[in-house]
Amino acid sequence: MSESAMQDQQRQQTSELAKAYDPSAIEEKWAAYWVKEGVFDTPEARDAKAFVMLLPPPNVTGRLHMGHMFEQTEMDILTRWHRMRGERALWVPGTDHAGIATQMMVEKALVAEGTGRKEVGRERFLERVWDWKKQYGGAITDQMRRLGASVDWSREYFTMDEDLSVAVNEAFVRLWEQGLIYRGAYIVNWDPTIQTAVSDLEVESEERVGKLYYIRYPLADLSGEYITIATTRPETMLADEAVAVNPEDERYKHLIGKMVILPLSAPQLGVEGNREIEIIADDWARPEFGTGAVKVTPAHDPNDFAIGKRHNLGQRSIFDERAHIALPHSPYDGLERFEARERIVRDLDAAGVLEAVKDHAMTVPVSQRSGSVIEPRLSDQWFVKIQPLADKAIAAVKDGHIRFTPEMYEKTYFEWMGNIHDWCISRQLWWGHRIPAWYCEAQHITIARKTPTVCATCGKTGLVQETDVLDTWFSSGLLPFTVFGWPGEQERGGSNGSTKDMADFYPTDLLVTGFDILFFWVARMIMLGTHFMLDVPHADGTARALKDAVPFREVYIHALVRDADRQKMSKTKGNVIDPISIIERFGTDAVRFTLASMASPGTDIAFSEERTDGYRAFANKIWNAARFLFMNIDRGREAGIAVDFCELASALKSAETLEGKWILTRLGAACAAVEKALEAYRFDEAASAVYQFFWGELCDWYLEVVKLRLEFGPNADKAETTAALTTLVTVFEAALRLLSPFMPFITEEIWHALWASSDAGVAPGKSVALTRFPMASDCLKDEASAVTMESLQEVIVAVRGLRKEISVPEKEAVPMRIFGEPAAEIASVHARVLAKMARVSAVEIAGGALSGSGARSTAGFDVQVVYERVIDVAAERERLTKDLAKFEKGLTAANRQLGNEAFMGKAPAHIVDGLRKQAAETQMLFEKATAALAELNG
RNA sequence: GGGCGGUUAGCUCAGUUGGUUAGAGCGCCUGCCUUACAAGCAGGAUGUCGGGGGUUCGAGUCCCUCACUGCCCACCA
Repeated sequence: MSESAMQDQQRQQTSELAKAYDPSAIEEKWAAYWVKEGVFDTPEARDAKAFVMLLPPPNVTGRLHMGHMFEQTEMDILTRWHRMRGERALWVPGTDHAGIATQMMVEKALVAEGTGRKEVGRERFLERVWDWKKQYGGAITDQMRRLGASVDWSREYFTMDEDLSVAVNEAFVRLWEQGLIYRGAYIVNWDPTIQTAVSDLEVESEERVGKLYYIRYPLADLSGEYITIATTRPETMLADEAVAVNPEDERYKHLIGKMVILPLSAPQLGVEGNREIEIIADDWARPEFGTGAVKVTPAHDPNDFAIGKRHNLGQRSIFDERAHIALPHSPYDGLERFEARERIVRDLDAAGVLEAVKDHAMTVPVSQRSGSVIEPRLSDQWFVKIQPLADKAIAAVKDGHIRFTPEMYEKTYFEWMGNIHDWCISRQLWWGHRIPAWYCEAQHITIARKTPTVCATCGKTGLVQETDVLDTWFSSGLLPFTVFGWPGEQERGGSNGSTKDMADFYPTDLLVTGFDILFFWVARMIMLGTHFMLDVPHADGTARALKDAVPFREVYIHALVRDADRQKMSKTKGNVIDPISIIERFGTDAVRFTLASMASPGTDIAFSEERTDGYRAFANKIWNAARFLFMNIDRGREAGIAVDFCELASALKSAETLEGKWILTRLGAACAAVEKALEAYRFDEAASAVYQFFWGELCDWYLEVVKLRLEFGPNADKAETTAALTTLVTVFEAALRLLSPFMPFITEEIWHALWASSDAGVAPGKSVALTRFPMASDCLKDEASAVTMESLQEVIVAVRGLRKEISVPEKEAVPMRIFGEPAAEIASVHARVLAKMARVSAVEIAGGALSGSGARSTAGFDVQVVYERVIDVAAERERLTKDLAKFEKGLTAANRQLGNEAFMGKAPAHIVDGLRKQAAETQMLFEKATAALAELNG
């Protein structure tokens, strides 16, 4: 290694940062470091308060999208913040086996290989899924690592893990034993593509214009009379069991109880003679719809199913699991349902019984997963009797044991819980938790924790296990306690079922998620959590109340991330923004900060690249401010001036200079603002407070002013320089800690570099993320200095404005005059600052009000820039006229108020005082502007 | 058919229990390569707070109403 290369490396290890901010150069390094060093593994310290969150487990098939990144950014900010506040922060990561999605994916691969799921068989297929999972299942968690999510990787789970599967079985068995699970033949939402039942939640409705077909059903008495029914689904008529009319419908009263002949029935069904069905009376038939007569098809429509139950109708079924007609002797046999519809309509027309076809706006149920139209299907399924669970879940929120933010979601939650239907939990899939039920030859059901050998009812052997698996949400609904070891010792014959982790971490503190899974997941966790955990006593053996049975104490529902045009991101629209590619362009920190800053409640996020670019500039600003800091530390070292890093904490409490006292005070205010914002999940406000402090105060003002004190030459006042450098380092170090939950990478990099430049040469810990979060109480609070500094800033801003107005060349230093205390005094005391910040060559305190060329008045002082250049009279006149109008308007409004007896009588004193003061100031400005204008006009 | 949001600067959004003359970022205009940063610095312009009505001393903020817009829920052939 050459000497210069060695020096380079040396510098790298100490304080030097690369010239340009390049996120890619630092982010992957720290992401890997955090994982390797186990920085975010939960500490054992039992005395600290815990802060626990569960990561909503992404699908194992998933790739990270902006929504994940947004959600994880929010969770990470909160976790890092709580951790830095000294809490025992635990953020549990994991992935979901995602039954349908994963099965579909592997099935697709098999099809591509020229085979299929059914061809390879259940066992081989599951092997393939596991292989797939091993190979690709880590994609999304790898992406999470890249984001720097501060989860405890040592606790990572997968919903199909052995222990979680045992817990799922246990939950199922208990619900069965408690009579809360039943099996039966009901109409369910059937997805004919995936060929499984799905729950109500997995069905979406789509507006479509369909047709309403009017079909004549002739009376069986051969009177020639007929009844016309209207239907949107003529193909299901082959399974009709009745025609229903409203009992109050005068048109049809005389027909009730009579039989009609089902058109197309005899030959098509291969039955001798025509099939006859009865005209029945049922309230469900609405006289105003269609013809008022409706065909009843119990096996293919949930409403008809209910009617069938009421009237003891048959349950003839005509579709197979693919929704193809399955009538062996019919000409329609094997036809797909929509094809069958066309054929049947044509045949009805030919038979002369098709009275009319009208357009009809309708909503069709569509499977969320496959996009296929849902076929209501009568089949044997497993259900959870949900009402008893819902009751507890409602109580948990009503009694305030779970709090929603934003609050309005409580209403949505109650609404849904109050109208809940039993939950169909069986899926005709292979990938998932297989239902622990076995059937004997006589179809008796045996439910068991472990594979039984004999039937619980008849004692016979030769049991066959249920082939259905459980809804994926059944297992994820149990996660808040199964990840902590439920059912614990009880399962192994122990005492009370609680575990150490449960005692430490249950209930979790917070759930951060999107409203799209409010019912799927959040509601189910609440139902299952309150149900099962109520039975698990506390570690000390005392019974658990509802308050501690809840899976989490708070739910924060975040907004949705949309594209820049507010469109929902979707693959079909092709507007999906890949977070990784955005990260590669702008850096993770910038993207995180963007998401946080846009996370205002109740409003979806329109993700904007311009905005992200702005926050990349912020990161760059931080980077360069750090370079400025290091440059001065180096200059100090060469001049024998060093900062005592051991004294940083106490240095936050005091400073020598005005700007030093001011910046410490402002830092404290920023800390307080961030704290308050994060407590209310106002990530946008927190981000803006941090941004404003760092850029608008620290960089724009403090760094510029402190340059005056950083003299390292031989004649410099070493004490002054040391003090200034100490405050600079102190504020900067605290700012890094303040920023770190939002921008973990850049702050980690700079924080290590900063400590590397200290005498110790190393950081006092593994990570800035393990340091203390700065608090307002850590910082000096000197309001008097803050007010003085603000006056000085006002003078500087006024002078800068004036210079521009009268076109003083940028580089030229000119004298100024000022009138009005205390600003004048402050200006003359801090003339050096004025010289630096506003290029003022001399400060003269004037004996009276200032007006005319190059002068400006503010409420507190008059200031004039002395420069011999003819001002632009027209522009000046315009400005003054405009000001005047503004003052006049304000004055009129203020005086109207002050002259209003009702206002004076009823408004609180501080409002009246404030208004008076303001009116007086405006009056003064008004007079000054009037005078100036008069002078201008000669 | 029910329910819930949103409408504030050209754009994206803040705006605490009603309280002094409504803010930020981006963009725009002008001038600056001032040795941390041109991914920067300084200065500047910009609003009938969706329309209408009401309550109040006082309304962007509360109430009513209309319009537009987004979302959720719903078994209607």
